[in-house]
Amino acid sequence: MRYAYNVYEDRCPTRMVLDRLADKWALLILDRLEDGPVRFNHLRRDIKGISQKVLSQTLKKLERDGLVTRTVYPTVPVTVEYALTPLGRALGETAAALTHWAEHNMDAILAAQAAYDAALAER
Amino acid sequence: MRYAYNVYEDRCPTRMVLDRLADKWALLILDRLEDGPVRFNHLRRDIKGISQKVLSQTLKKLERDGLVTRTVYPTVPVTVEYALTPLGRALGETAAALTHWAEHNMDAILAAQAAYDAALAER
DNA sequence: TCTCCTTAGTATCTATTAGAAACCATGTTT
DNA sequence: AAACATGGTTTCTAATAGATACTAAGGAGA
Repeated sequence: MRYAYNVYEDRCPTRMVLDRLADKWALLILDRLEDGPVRFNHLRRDIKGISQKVLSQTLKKLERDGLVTRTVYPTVPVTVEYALTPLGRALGETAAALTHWAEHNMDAILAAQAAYDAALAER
Repeated sequence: MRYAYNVYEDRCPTRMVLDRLADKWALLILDRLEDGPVRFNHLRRDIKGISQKVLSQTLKKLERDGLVTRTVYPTVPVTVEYALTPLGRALGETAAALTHWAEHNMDAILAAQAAYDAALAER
């Protein structure tokens, strides 16, 4: 074992983290924050399809994990800015790798799915 | 836009893929298969805490996406071997990056969580 | 003034899913 | 005959995801 933790172990704290990061919305948020701070409703509009509740919940979890910061500006109406911490920035790159991999290899996956479904239907 | 797909768009097929990959169990399976083919029950024993149902379902999805192959050997009892495809191998590296990041940065995250919870309790 | 718009959320309800546990078929070993 | 191995499927329940509606505080327009 190279680290003090082992993600294959049940009850290892890394499992909690993996569970948190292995979340579509969390990855999209981390990815989106890579270019700098973004406000709540801006995130909501950019990440198409996310609901306010889920965005709020996910940001809260990411903040608790020390991956994003939440800064409130006493403007009217109040604006709240979310930004990556150094820890979050490191992870954001990995998140970006995943999302970009999906964009890049989409055609191959769609082809594989079509082939799989065709083989199933033929049997 | 650098690719034909954009993961920020609702209804973009990459969203389906991201949803698939943003799954704790899928990432652990891809990670575990990096060193070569592994049998069903072997996976089940190595990835602590996964149920047979979820393992079976997740493998089926990964196979449909063209990320793993399923090979049946007519031994008694039958053995079934799962392996990464070239496409899956590329993704496995990213999956490994995520799981290893979790193992490596666990202490920082636990500290952040403790600080967050302490600040909450104090308010 | 009254209504609508913005901000950033919370509350509530339902439909889907995740997970636990039991079951299945086939065949070998004890 | 009973127990164990293989690789699953079935069933049930508890937790979660997502949609929708609501909140509060203030600015702008009619």
